[in-house]
Amino acid sequence: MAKTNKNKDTEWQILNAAEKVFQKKGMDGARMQEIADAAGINKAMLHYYYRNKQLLFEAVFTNAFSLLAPQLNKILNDDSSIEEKVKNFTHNYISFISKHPYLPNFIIQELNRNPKFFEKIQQNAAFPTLEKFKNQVTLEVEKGILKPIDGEQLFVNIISLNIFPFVATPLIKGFLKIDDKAFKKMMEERKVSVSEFIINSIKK
Amino acid sequence: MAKTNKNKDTEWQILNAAEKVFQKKGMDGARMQEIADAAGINKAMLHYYYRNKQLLFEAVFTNAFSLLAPQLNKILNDDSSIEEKVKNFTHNYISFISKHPYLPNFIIQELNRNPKFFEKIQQNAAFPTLEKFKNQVTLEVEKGILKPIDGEQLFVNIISLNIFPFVATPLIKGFLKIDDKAFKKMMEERKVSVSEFIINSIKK
DNA sequence: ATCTTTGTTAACCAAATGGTTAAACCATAG
DNA sequence: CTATGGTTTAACCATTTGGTTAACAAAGAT
Repeated sequence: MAKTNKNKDTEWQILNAAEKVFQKKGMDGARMQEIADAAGINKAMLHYYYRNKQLLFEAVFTNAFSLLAPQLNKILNDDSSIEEKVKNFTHNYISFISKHPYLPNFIIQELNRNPKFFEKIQQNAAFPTLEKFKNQVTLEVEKGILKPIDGEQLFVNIISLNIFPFVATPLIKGFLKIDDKAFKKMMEERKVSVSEFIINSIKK
Repeated sequence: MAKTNKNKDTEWQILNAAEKVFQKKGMDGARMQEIADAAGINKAMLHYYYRNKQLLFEAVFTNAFSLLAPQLNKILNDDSSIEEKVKNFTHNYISFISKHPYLPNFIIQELNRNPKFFEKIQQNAAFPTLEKFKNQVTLEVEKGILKPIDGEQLFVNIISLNIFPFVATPLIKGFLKIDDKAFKKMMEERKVSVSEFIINSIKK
């Protein structure tokens, strides 16, 4: 194996292991030793490649966020109607998160812990902007396609309905007294149910 | 001051300080010394009254949850119509959380960290049950008051719309590019906007 | 072949942290 | 007044944890 491949390989292995551990335990709960074990390498390697815990964490965090951002951009900046956007986003987003269930909670939690992280993210490419979406809502309201509603409020409603169940999974499982299987089934149903719920509310 | 009052007083001071620190930093991020400082007492006192970090944390956690539970019970188990419940709950809940903004995130986060906490909570009094609410939804759908919708899905929608913005405050502030003042204003508007959004969607 | 650079490890270190202890403090019952 | 019991503190301790170091291995470069 070539030199370049070798170090890229361990670097990637570390990032992968760090992702798992950080997303499950958070910055404070994660242990460098545990990450090293998960990566199957010596703890000193973590520092060799990423200097310290903070930098390793930031690498994981920006990486995680850059997975989510494109998903949001889809709803904000393509050319379909609001109705189509809601349908597509709800369906796609729930599918996507079902494959990465720790992602939203990880991001929200660490953003709460240190709101300054947002700045680091904002510079990143593909950072979602709301302008187009808001204009589109205003336009469709004026045209009489939609009932009067504020674009920002609608945006918050959409992401709340889609993201919250994944963030609060244990809470919802508890209240509804359902197991993991039933929860997955429910999320599957929400791909349709949520978009219907939103469309019902806003369409004239 | 009487003997009993004295120790009840420090005990309460500790719990109060612990609440602040735990809710802001979580179990892993919180430091016993920081809690002691916040309470203005010696670190050994924490152990004298609560034995260890875990037990102190649990005291805070169950205490926090028993603040939220009654709020949920209101919507689930009183005798008003679904429409009134949605209106009241949305208004009351957003008002309540605005005064305790760390609460929902704290509960969700720690429940994610250790889902077994749910069992400890369930035994507690006033634990919300969904049965009545689900039956009521079914009934109002049959009567033709509401469009067809599943009670559980509706419940998840209601709590998502109400809780999520408080859990993901930094994320929303970031996307919407608004400061704290504008955020508070937006939450104020949501007291009406969210219940309208829900009612629009479900009422025939 | 050997020299140099890069990658990897075991052993180590200092600081932080949860928890303990023994002595001091203090209200009050007798 | 003082013996007693709960309360409070400063000092201490063992362990964990992020981070370092120095030696070693591997792989090109000369």
